[in-house]
Amino acid sequence: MRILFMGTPEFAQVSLQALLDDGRQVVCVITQPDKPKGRGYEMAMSDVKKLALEKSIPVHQPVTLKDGAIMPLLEEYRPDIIVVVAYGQILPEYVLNFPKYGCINIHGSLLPKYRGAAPIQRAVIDGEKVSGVTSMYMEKGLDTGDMLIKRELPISCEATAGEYHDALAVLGGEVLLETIDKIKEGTLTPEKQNDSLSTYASQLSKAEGEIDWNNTSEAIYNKVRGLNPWPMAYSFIGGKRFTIDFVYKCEQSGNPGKVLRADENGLIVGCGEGSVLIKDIKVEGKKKMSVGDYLRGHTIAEGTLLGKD
RNA sequence: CGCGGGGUGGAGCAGCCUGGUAGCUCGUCGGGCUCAUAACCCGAAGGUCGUGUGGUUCAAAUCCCGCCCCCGCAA
Repeated sequence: MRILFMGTPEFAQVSLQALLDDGRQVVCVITQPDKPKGRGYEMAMSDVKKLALEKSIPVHQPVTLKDGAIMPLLEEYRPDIIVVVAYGQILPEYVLNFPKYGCINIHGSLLPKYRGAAPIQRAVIDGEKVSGVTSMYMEKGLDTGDMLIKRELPISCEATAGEYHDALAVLGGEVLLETIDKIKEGTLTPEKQNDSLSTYASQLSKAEGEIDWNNTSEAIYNKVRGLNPWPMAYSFIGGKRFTIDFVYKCEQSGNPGKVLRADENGLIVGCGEGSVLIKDIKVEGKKKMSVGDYLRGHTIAEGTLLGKD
C-alpha cells in the first residue's frame, strides 16, 4: 500500500517512525514549511522532516493545500492512503477524495472529546484520569470523522503533558499500523461521532501560563502539569518571571499567592483553596534551580506575594 | 545581523557604572558547646573572577575588542 504521510511535530514523527520500522511503503512526506525559530531566528525544520530526510523519503512543504496546490504531488506519488498525524493544516476535499482507501488521522484523545489542536495538554489540565488515541477517517470538519480504532491510556496523576504525550505518541503509532491493516482487510466498522458529547481542545497560548493563585491547588497542580514542557506555567517573584515545572498539593491554607514558607524544602504558596509546594524554580535568565539554592543568593520574606507587581 | 539577562572558591549571589586589599549566605573539613541536633560558637581549606601568549593602563573581576557556553522573551 502506497502511503503518503502528512505530519509535523514529534507526535507525528513517532507515527512515521512506526511505519518505517514496520517496513511500510511511505512514498512521500508532506510537512509544514521550515520556520525561523529560537534565538537568532535560525530556520528550523519539523521533526517529521528530519526523519524523512534521514530516510531519504521525498519531502514537500507546501505553504497551502488550497486551490489544488498539491494535486500534482498526488498524481505523481499515487498514494493508496493518506495518513495525517498532527499536520497543522486542513485538508481540502480534493485531497480527501483522492486516495483509494481515503485519508485517515491519528488524534491524541478519545474522540469526540478534545477535538482540536491541543488534546493531550487539555486533558491533563482538566485533570482527566484517562485519555487515549483515536484513529478516524477524515472529513471536512475538524476531527469530526468516523472513528476506526480507539485506545485508552490512563493519565498518571504525576505525569506532565510532555510525559503523557510521549507515551501517547507510541500508542498512536501502534494504532496507526493496526488501522491501516484492518482497512486493507476491510474488517473495521467506522463509528460516527456523537457530536453532542464533543469538546474542543483549543491551542495553548503563552498567556494562559500565568498562574492565577486564586484557583484551587488542584487546578494549579493540573495546569502546571498540563503546560509542561510548553508553554510552562509561570508567575513572578521580585519583579522577575519564573517558570515552574511541577508542584505538589498541600493542605495548608493562606492568602492566594502568599508565600507561607520558604526554606530548603521549597516554597509553600497559598492558593484559592489549599496550597502548593514548589521545589524548583527557573527564574528568567537563570537555569532551573532548587528553592534552597535560590534562597542562598536571594531573600524571600514569608508573606511575599507571588505574581505581578 | 530579532530583543534581553548571565558566566566570580563545591552551590546560590554581591562586587563591575565611579579601575587599585576576593565579599555574603550555604556546603565541606577540624575543634567547641550540648542528652542531642539540620541549632549555636571558634577556626581552616578551597577561586588562573568563562576564554584569548587581545587592547587600554603604573594597575583590570571591574573599561574596550574577539571567541565559547547557559538562560528568558519573541517566533
